[in-house]
Amino acid sequence: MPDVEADALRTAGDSGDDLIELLFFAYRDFVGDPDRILAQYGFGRAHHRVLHFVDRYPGLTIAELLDILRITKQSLNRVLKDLIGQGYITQKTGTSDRRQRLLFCTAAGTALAGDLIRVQSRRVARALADSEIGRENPLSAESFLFGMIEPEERAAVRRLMARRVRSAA
Amino acid sequence: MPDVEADALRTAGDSGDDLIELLFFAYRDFVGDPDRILAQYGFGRAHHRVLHFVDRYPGLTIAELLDILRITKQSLNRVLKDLIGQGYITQKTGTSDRRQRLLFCTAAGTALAGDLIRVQSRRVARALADSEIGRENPLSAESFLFGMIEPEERAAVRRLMARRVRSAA
DNA sequence: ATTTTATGTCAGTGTTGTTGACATGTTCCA
DNA sequence: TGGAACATGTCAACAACACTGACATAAAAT
Repeated sequence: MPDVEADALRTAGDSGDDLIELLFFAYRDFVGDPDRILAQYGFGRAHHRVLHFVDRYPGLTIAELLDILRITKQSLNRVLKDLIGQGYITQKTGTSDRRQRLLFCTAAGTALAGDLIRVQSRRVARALADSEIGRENPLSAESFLFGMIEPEERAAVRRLMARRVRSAA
Repeated sequence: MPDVEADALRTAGDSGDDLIELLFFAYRDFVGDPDRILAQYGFGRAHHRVLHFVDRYPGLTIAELLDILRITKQSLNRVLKDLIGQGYITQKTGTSDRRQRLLFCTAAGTALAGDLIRVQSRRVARALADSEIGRENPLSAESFLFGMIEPEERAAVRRLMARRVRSAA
């Protein structure tokens, strides 16, 4: 273990353990908001995750989605079929590689994804405001969470997020 | 919405949305570590959560555990029976109220809980070190996550965490 | 003495994950 | 060109973990 980490572990002490617990509580409430909305559509968290990533990264392939979600194609297909069947997501055959299915949100899909991200954004904004991280160092929360990602996976996440369509700017 | 929050939402802009996504990736890898250990014991995440909270808050009652985990007593009982049956947790009848079952970890339970918290602490320590939050403002990550908790629930979480046994100090 | 509370348990169900096997169409390569 | 590799879809069985509803017991509170 590098010195910085050992040092951080000592410095943090029990607060590191507190962080573990707070992450549980934070995540518990974080997913609670969308759950209530999704229930009205007969959808679950699995549907939410698919909808979210397809909305944010239009043209995502099945393989890419599988790599992001870390589930099997059978699990993905179940929820994807629901979302496509009910008109929230559409597929297009890939142009360069016709084996691929590129995924896109329909207008209804984008609308629902927007509703879902809105409630979560609100919670995040409140957390930033309450913790006074927002003004002082708005990126520190981001960099902390990024640091929680498995090191070998960070490049992939960075690559994905860099690909995002900047529409709200 | 209070001005500070609206302001934070604007300031954060897309970074708020990035935080949502990073929280997904962070949590995905965060629970991945313990999962590998638990699988060797034939346990799952539900067992982990129970073991963790009983280890950290010895003497917890069933009702308190239910309130923390936000699951039904039937769900809790299934995993709790496993943990008791295999000697990781024991029950004692409450002294002031003999209806209550106070939960405690056995030596084996504490050992396993320790193994689990160790791998997670390592990840948190690395995240703090990598994000350089550790030295600058070690509490900002904590306060951010605390801010993610439903406001009405924060007092309960604070009360719980204040109750912790300070043994490692 | 009755009601309420804390807990335990049985039975059935739903979502979301898994494995294994197999099918189709597309691309790539020798 | 023909076969291997790849991207995807699908069927079936199964496991973990959540849910609801109903009912039981012992202890506490009124």
